[in-house]
Amino acid sequence: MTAESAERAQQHYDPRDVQEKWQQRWAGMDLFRASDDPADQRPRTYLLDMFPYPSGDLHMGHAEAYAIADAIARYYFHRGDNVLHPIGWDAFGLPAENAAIRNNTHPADWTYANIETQAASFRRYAVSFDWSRRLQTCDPEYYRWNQWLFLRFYERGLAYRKDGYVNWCPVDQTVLANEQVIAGRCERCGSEVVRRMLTQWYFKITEYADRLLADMEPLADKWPDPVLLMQRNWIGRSQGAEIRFPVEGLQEPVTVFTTRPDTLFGATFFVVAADSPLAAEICAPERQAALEEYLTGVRKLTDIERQAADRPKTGVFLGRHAINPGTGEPIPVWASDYVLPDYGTGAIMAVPAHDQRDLDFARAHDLPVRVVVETGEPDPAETGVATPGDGELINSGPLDGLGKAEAIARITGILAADGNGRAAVSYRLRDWLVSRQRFWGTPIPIVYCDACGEMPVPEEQLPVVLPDLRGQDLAPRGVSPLAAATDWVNTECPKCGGHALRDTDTMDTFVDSSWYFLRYCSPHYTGGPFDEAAVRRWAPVDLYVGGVEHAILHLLYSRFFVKVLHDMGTLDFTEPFTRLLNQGQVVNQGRAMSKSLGNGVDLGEQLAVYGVDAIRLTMIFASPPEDDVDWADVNPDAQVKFLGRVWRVSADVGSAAAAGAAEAGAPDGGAAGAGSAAVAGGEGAGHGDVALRRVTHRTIEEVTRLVEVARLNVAVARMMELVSATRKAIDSGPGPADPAVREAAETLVVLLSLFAPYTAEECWELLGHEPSVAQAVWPVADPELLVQERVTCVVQVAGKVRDRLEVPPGISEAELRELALAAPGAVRALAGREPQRVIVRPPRLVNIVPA
RNA sequence: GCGGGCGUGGCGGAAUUGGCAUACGCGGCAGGUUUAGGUCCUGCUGGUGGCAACACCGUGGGGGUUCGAGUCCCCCCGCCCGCACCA
Repeated sequence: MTAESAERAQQHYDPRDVQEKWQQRWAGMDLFRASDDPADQRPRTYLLDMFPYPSGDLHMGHAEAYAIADAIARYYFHRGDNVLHPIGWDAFGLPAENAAIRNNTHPADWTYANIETQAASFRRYAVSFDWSRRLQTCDPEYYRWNQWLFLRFYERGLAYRKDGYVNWCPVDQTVLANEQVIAGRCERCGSEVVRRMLTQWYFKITEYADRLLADMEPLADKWPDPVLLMQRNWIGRSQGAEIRFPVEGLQEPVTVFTTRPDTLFGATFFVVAADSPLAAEICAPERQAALEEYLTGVRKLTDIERQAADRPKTGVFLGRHAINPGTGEPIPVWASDYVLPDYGTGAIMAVPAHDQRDLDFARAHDLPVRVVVETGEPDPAETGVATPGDGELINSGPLDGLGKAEAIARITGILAADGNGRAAVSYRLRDWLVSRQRFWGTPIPIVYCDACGEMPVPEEQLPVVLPDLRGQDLAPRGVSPLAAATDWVNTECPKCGGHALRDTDTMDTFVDSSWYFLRYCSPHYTGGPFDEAAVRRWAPVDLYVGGVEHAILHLLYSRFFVKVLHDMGTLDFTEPFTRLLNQGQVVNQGRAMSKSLGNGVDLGEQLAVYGVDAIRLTMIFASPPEDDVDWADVNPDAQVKFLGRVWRVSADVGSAAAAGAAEAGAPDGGAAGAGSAAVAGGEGAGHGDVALRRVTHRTIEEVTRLVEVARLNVAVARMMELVSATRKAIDSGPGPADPAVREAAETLVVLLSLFAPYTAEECWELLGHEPSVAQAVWPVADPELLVQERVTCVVQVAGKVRDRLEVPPGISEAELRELALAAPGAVRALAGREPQRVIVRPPRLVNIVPA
């Protein structure tokens, strides 16, 4: 250790000390602005973090997500790409409204105040955003395009209104989309959802079900498997058949959907959804009272009760029979709540022998069970266990003797020929209910004219701006607060000029987030939601980073929007996000942080204690990006220490250069002043200690690879190894003035700048460079330095390591075999036995199998 | 119930995708520097036996494929996630 570094070792580097200085210096530098210049030939990269909801200040979860995305964004900046890395706020939503009621203010007050807080925190957190593209979805300049898009959907028949049972949250006093009901509870407040009949707006996402499914194919390696699987399951494509059953008293047959048309001959009764119009229609007059009574009981149930797994199957006989088109037999028609009104056709053929639900119902109501597939399992009528498996068809007329697949094909053909049915596909996916009875959202741009009826608001009248409501005006009362704003609600019909009323609902906020990534391409564009040329330039998003909680909702809706916009001819691609990265959560003691558990960790406090760089590094180093980070298991002090080691290396190299310059009266060769200095490599001889150079260049190679595949925790580990090697070279090797040591330090600092921008910038300056290190060129590994001189070859005997050899990497098989057989450890382990077989895998391994 | 994922030291995690298990870090133990503590620098640190060289065991458990398995296949156990009467 030199005297100087011994002295420096006494200094303790505190990463917090340099934050203020660099934050100010960077403020004037505009380092991360994306260029829209068409002449700009750099490769373009669009990197996006899921935009935050402004619920308060940034929290630990944001700190992890943005540390990950920022590291990757900074990497592309260093590579010389024209990078689009924007930020905005998902600013509409219920919490703002609740805060406004509580504080007797306008939701905008709370929203914009929180946005400013978060914006300041993002700057302190040193995220490489292009701030010129900032957007907020609650700005009229933004939400007018929600309305514009709604009208385009409307024109195309993709936005429509219908009556239906909807999920109603009694606490938030609003309708919820299917996707927002989690296990029968409101996604937001957790209260039990009830069913309610309302007239609401829907987006016809089901029309895109097949494409949403098919277009996942090319995403296979680019999106996490669980997300693709969840989407696939959510869409829930089922292949089967529609079969028409004539029903007593009805002119038209009633169609059912089934995935098992082969079991038609076993259909011994028929069930319709009790709360569908069909039930009332079929019901015989003398049974109407019974049906009413049953329905009253059913409607009292919450979804939680309805979905209880082991709930007995209830129902009511409707006094009518249907004709099984297979057997020609009359079968009784029942109504039950186990048949869903909004899946398939709301009616089923019940095959109790081969469907557990139908069997449960049959046993509860004493209905016949007829086995039509011989599966080899015991009789369902006796065991109470249905046999859904494959087998030989029996009791099935023309299907007898066939297997399941053949029987399905045969019966589908017969039904089609007779006009009694056809092959069909059904989806679990329902249309997207977009109406919300809340204030802080985008008004639906529809008016209802006394004379003309439902009328879209003309484009030139957009945006339909929210009225100025605040405080108690916003209190939930079962209808939208907008209904109380009479001046706003009463309007003119755009067609006849007569009296009309505005739609008083607002749009689901997921509409806002379904296209914001397109808006970033031209955030100030006034001719439409986005400038098509700008979108062609940037979109689709190359890498999208966000939590897995959006695996279905947001991502499915965005995919849908992009397909619709594609069909409208405004986009030339059909998928919004080329690659998706789901980062894990930050938890504490194994559990999600929450107020009720009292295990919350405050990001601001963590930053105050350890500084931005150490927290960012802690997030990155703790685990792979997609895994959770348990804050109870990490120690940011370790990262403070690591940052100090990098700083001391940089300081040692920097002051050695200064001393050398003073002595020689000339600047040190490596200390190029420009911010864009090329770091590694260079020409000619005399680059210093080769061993260290090998470490440096191997580190460049590995870190580059690791960042590209987002294995950021390992990338940091490799950098730590380079620090140790450089430290050793300074203390007990060629010393701080060696060019290889400078090369190592400069490399290290550029790599580090992805994760710890403040410390990296400070070190860059210590090394004699102008800011900003963010503009330094990413180092390139010299292939010659990646080739090792000697590699360790493992010599195994019977699969166990018995010796090691240092060999040249190009060693021949024969030569290595010879060396291995002579290796002392191998000779000892063989103990005189003859090798029966020798597996040689040069240059890494030899396995000797003794006789 | 259906679908999927994951189990590696005291802890977080690594392992070029079938080839040295435990990189890197935390924690622990020791040494150096220091008036001392902290800082800083260095070394050791899976288990058992042994003074040691070394041997045996070892990636949730059991079996299999292979010259060779943390990695592939089958069964079981445990934890986590998604869906949940979708016909």
